[in-house]
Amino acid sequence: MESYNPQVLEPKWQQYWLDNRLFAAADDTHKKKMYVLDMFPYPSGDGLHVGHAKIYTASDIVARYLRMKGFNVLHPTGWDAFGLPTENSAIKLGIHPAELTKRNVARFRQQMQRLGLSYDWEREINTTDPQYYKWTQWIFLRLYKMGLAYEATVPINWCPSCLTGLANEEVVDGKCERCGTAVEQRPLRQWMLRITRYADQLLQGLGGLDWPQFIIELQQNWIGRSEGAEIIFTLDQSSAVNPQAMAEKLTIKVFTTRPETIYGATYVVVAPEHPLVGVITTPQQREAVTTYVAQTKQRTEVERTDVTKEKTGVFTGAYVLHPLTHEPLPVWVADYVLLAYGTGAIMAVPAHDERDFAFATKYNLPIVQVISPVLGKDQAELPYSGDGVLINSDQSDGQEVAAGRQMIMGLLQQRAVAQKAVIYKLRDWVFSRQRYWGEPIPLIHCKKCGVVPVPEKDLPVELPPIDTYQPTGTGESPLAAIESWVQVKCPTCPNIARRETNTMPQWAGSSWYFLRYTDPHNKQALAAPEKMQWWLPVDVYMGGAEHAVLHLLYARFWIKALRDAGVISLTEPFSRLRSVGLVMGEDGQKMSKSRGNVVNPDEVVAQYGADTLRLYAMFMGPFSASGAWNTGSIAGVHRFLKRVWQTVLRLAENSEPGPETTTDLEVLLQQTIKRVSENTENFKFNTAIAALMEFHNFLEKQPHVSRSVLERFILVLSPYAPYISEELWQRLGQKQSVLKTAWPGWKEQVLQPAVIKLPVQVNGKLRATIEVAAAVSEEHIVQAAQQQLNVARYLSQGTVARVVYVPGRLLNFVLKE
RNA sequence: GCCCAGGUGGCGGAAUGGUAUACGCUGCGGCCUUAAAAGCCGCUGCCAGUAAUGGCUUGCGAGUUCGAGUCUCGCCCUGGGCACCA
Repeated sequence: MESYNPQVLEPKWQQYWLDNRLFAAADDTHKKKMYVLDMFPYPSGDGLHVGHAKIYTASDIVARYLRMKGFNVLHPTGWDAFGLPTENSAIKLGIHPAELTKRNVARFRQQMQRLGLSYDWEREINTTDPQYYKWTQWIFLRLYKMGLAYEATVPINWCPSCLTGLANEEVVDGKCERCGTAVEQRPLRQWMLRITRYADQLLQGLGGLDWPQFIIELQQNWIGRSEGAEIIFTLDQSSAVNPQAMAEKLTIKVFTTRPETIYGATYVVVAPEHPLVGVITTPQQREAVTTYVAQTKQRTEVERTDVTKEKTGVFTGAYVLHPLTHEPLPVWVADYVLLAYGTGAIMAVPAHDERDFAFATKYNLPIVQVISPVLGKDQAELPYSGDGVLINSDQSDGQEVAAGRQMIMGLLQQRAVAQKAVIYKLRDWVFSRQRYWGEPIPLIHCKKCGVVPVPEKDLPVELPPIDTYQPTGTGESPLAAIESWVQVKCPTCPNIARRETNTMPQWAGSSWYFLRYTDPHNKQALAAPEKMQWWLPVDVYMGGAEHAVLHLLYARFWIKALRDAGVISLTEPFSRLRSVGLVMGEDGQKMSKSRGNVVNPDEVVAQYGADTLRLYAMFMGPFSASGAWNTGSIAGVHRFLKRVWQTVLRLAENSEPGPETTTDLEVLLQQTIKRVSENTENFKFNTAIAALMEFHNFLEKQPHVSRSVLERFILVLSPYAPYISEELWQRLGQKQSVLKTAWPGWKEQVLQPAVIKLPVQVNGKLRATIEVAAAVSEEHIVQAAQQQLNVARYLSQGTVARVVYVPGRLLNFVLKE
């Protein structure tokens, strides 16, 4: 018999599928639509990774399955090709990034096609294509006109190795997410996106999504909503502050989530960068404060926010008045208060806050307990942050925390010194990069007119094709050096103006690409509204958890902004999200070139074929779990395919077309169809494959079977191992591709076997298994069970107190004590 | 410190509160072969036993239940995330 040879049959079918456009999605309104998407790859110079193979195989299986189930499936891909790695290796190799991108894309596309991924290649997009980034720029201008993009000179995260600014989301443990270099703070003119305006919507929107819980919580934490109050403390007139400041009746506004503890506030702290520091500091303290602030500036972000380090601070010499008791409270400067969060100032309640407690202890500041765990038992170990009743709080004494909060807030609001406030950890998005390989920000700076958007008709603003695109490190993009490109006529006056030379971050192109797939060649709009209306939202989105707060948050933000701009009518882009677990090296470590544990998918395909790689990637374990690559197990799934090949070809010779009969084989087949269907829908690809293996183990023992059994087996195998399935399908005499064939069904009544095996327990321990007709009565079953020798032996040791019978499942005799 | 996920054979893992260890890998024995590879057949959680069978077993300890890997409570460990966020 001809042996299984994937190296011959796989390229043949790959060509067939492409030639016959079997993956192309039609804008067909008769069938129900399904938009199945995976996070498009960054075409790096390393080529496809087995991690790509895992995620793309999974979404491919879902897409193939849904097509056979009769859905109109949109399953596209493309290239997220702007960004630093390409630019860096372009510099190293002396090849232009555009050219390098072209090469990398060609390699990726070839590798992905070889895996049999059923993408609609006619919808392929590339974020670096001017026809694509024209619309990225167009969206930016929309955001700009909505007031969502603004220019600011702010201290930003600067990577001294990548020589560019970074968004907060790109800084991990104070280091550059990409290269691991410690990030510095640098004041730089930046374009910022006002994502904070959508903080609440981004939080609310998470509620209706079918996403992994941990990603939802990651986003919630990142947005970091806190409810509390802003309270105003007025500077004490009697404290010796410079007269000018006194005349203005200065106040310090603090933020707290626990206004009910205000009677326990014994001092106030402001951040070292707080604008009032210079104003309120007394002459006696000026030197100490100046020194402290200078020291703080020199520390890195990591040093400063190290929780384990001892707290430091210095007294300003100034006092504020407690808004209720009117007692003077000293104002300190300390770097444990952050300017960027809340108001940059706090009221310190050392009795009920760990940090304030440590600080107060160190500097001998008073500690006043105002919450008691239980009324009358005032001793609690401080700091105490739990619930209880208020004490030492004047007329609020005895109130529970929640009621006390209301009462005290009422008091403060009466005096107009407090208001409720909600604040977020989320910061605005630093959107400019000082590098070449990104979308130019389509704005023009005119001396006379100020910032002027590039007119829509002049989009795209194309990257100039230049030779020197090395980063400058000066805070200017390399584009700034290209005078011929920078100089441009102002769109609104006759003067010569200058282009914005910063480029967009890599996240720009990926924040809306899923819209473009619905209408990728549209020249008039980013996509036709009716096509977006028909295809969106993305029904199934698969990707890595590393994008939990980057891409997934940015994309949700852009969609909400575009909705407010009237461009789309979508509020959430991704209905259902599934995250893939990492594929580790055989040593259990993350794959990396330096460790030498990288598995190259090309080599696996060359040795075993793409079907084996697909099957193995799915069989490794649960899709969302990370796991180590194991060469021995690949041989196992490859063996399975070889045996399928032989079994089907052997049985094809002596099978005949025949009606379905209700034999054990038919029952098992329908069970298998059911299991594969349900497991595929639930992304449990590993158990779907186990079901296929179990069926095959039974099938291969059969001397002959009906043709229909083989056909249905191949159909349910086909999303997982499309090449071998297509070949065997043809060899069974089929003229039409498996892709065009309907998914087989099952009948519940066939799955009810006539005879069942019933476990019999005595006191919950298995003592026998009996075979009984499914329809037989409980009485008969009990009798049959009692006749089992092993059961009888245990029953004779006591009297039966109770019999538990779960129909079809088990029988349990419970004996009296 | 806080939040999330997880802990099941030698290994990857499977199990709507109902036969724990499916499926695969490894290992052992056998067949085929001059031999090896490949392939095929059988066995393979642990302990005792020739066997029938019995006992034990899902990180640890308790609880609910006729019955718990699964539910509840308390701990331990591993992985991931957040972190002077007031």
